[in-house]
Amino acid sequence: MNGAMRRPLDGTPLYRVVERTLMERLAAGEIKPGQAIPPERELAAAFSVSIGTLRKAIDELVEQRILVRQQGKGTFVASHDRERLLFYFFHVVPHDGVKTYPQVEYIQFRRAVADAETASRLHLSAGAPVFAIRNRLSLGGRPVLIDEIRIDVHRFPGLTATQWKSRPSTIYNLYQEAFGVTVVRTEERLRAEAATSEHARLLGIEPGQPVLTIRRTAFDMRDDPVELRISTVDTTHHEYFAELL
Amino acid sequence: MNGAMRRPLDGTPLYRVVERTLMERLAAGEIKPGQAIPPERELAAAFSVSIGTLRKAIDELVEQRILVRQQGKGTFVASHDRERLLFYFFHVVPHDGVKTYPQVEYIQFRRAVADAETASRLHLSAGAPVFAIRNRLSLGGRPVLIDEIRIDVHRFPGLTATQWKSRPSTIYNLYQEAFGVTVVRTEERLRAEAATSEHARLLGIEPGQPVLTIRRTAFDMRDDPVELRISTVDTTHHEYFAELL
DNA sequence: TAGTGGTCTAGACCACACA
DNA sequence: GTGTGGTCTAGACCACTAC
Repeated sequence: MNGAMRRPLDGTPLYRVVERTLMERLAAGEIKPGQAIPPERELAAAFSVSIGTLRKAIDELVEQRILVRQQGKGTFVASHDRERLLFYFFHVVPHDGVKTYPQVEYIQFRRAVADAETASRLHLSAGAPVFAIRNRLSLGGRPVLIDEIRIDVHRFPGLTATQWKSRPSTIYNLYQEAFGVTVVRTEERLRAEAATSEHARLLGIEPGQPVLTIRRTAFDMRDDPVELRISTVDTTHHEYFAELL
Repeated sequence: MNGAMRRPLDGTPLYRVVERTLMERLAAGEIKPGQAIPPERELAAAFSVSIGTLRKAIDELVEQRILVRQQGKGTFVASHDRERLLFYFFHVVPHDGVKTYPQVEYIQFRRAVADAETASRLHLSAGAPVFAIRNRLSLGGRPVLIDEIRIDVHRFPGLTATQWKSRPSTIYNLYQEAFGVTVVRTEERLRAEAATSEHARLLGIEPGQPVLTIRRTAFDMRDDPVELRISTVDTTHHEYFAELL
């Protein structure tokens, strides 16, 4: 990794230029998730900046959870493992608040066309081809939520049901390992709705019972939307938890 | 200048010591919300640390939204104005996503005893005296949510219904200005439930209709819980929005 | 012992606000 | 112009990891 940077003539701070340059290289897949970036002293020399400036740039990427520092070992490109899923992206917990890993059950994988909501959220034209996947998640042996996932076919070329079902880790890990798509940020919109008969059947509840719906849009490093996921949650024994600063 | 002399033996970084010291002074009300703290160079000299270390301490407090920097003017203790309410603490928006200020309507103010949930969340003993307040919030002229607020009587001594109703700004601003209680962080737990007949009446909907409930616990600078608020939301035209990193 | 990130210094200079 | 926060330097030394 050398220090070729485009230094804008406007007042952009040097550390931001370094940050953007590093980020673009990571987004381009120059260093894979789990691998270490070059040491700080080396990067500082390559970019011809002081160690303080270089560290400030890396601070920003650590803040965005794109990089992870480990003292004495190095700085690594963040990887989507089970730990990260539970900690940052899965917000459904039992009423007593103890987080546990969900068991995921595959229900359906098909090609479809984007409806209005999907097209709007994923910045596609209406009727664009998408993959439509349905999963059921259980916590403590009890079915708790149904996921309806929509992703752009062109962003995940050649994805198959087999590949989906046989993924070794989390869904976001599959996106990252197989397609170089790293989810770094999500937006979630929640409503209370009456359960449809189909969702009621899958969740083992009565049709019309109140359920929580979570509409999540997931964004990659370049802040492009990559996934729309509508989760329908039975909140009889579980709830959605958010900590807000 | 030997900074190591001021350093605790347990290896706590100097900037954390400075941060905690500053924070305690702010929590004690030494500088009021809206007022400026001393300039960085002055603070650095007072603490006998370099400007870089002092800035790192302030960075942390800015991150926690306890301080706000304004280039060329100074660094100020954060104040709970309408802007801050809308931006950080009010997460109910129309389906189209455009944020607007809620109109607040007073319904009830009374003394009560803490139920099990309130006592648990506010770290009180069951049956401890609390103020119980009910408000109705409207957006665009339409009633959207009912707030049930519980606060410890001992934390807000002498609070009256008149004072509550005649507050000039937001509720959190009242806590801050009149009682020195600054809310810096909240935890929210969401469920879908069926509207009670009373909530249905207040929201102008049918009893049993699905509504979103938000159980919010608010924490002060010392991370003590100061308020439990249960909001019951009609999500027919509005939704809860959260952005998660 | 060598190599990594983490802390800290003691400045210089820039950008912005205000009188 | 004066005073504020914002950026940047060129190091030194500490803490942790792995061999």
